[in-house]
Amino acid sequence: MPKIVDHHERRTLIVDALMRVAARDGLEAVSLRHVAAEAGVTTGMVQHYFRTKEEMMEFAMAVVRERGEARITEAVGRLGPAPAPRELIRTMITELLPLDEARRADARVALAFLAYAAVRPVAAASLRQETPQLVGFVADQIRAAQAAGAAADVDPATAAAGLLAVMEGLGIYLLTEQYAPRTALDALDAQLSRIFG
Amino acid sequence: MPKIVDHHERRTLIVDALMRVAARDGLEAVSLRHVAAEAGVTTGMVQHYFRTKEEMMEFAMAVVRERGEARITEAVGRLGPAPAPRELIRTMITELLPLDEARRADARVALAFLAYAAVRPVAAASLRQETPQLVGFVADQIRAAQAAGAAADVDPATAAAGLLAVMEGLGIYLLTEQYAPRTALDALDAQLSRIFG
DNA sequence: GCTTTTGCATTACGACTGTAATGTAACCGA
DNA sequence: TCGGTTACATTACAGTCGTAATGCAAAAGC
Repeated sequence: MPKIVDHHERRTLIVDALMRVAARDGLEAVSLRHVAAEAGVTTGMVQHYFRTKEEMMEFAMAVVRERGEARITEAVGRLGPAPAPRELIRTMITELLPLDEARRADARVALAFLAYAAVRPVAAASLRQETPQLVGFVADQIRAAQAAGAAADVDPATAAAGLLAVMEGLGIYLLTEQYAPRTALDALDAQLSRIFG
Repeated sequence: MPKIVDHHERRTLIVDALMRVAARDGLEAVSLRHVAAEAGVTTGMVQHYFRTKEEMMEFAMAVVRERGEARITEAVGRLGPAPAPRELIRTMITELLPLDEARRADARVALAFLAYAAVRPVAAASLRQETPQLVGFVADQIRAAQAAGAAADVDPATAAAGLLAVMEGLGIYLLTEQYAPRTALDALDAQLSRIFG
């Protein structure tokens, strides 16, 4: 094999450019030429690493998902061992909310993909896999807090579903600047207080 | 003036077709030709009633907003005079959630416009005007319930913000089929129970 | 009846799109 | 050293896009 090139690295380089374009101009501005120009490469190179545009989009969605997960595990790791459920969940959620410009950009991309997947069944399947396990995880934390006497007597599954819905909704309202960060955080903390003590 | 034609009627006819296309194939499939074909008219006619595509999109967004408001006032009207705050709000919210195919189509369009507006400041301004007054209305209802001794001692503004965030999040999860209708309604009722008695 | 305006159809244009084809240079294995 | 494969770059192509231009029929006002 000639020319040792890290395929995955090249693909993420391209997809990083894709996400910058999507965050700035929207997903409909994502064309092979725009992405290539943003990445500083030729369209031929983009074509070399992604045979079709759809393949590039799918890879981009996977990267977005992976980065979200990485962001969570990294933030949770910073909490140290055996954190309190409420702090754990609060950290998780605030980490995912678009509270600064970097995460706002990510959220714009995620929103664009959400709308993209809403009319593409195959792409939607890629999104669906993450949430159920997140709901399960949050429900488990609520259960643990309840067992320790540190949470209200609510149905864990329902409370978890509601809490993630709050997160998603706050994300939307933050992104569209309908809520100020303070408003969103107050609403989140109120929600957490209603579930935990 | 020759040929008496109701401009507004023609424009809504075209925009109805636009929304069908957007709900079925996404907003990036909305082109003058596709919309014209869906409406059964020529592109020339579309151009006659909308000088640019952006003008058509703005009108479509206004129609979506107006229909949402009309849907609310109509559902609230069905409740009769002086409804209980909790029932009033529950009716409002369930009316806006994508719980059947018709509202799912509307929600897909709304989601597409949300992503569209996220990268277009002028379009975003059009979206921003509705939510604050909705938050204010919900907060007033919570205050009224509190005065009547029928609600928990929560901050009305924060509770209202949280409740609308739940609505938005449930809408997203319902639309992407990550939550079943039952799950969403349970989460909504749990949220209402936490605010009201 | 004649003019003028409106309502709409048709066509053309330049820009952009995704994709395919082709070329070329670099490098690895033999 | 010599194929052969990989890594790109360039160009071409057919299709779609928004928009502008043009044309024409119908109807209202004079």
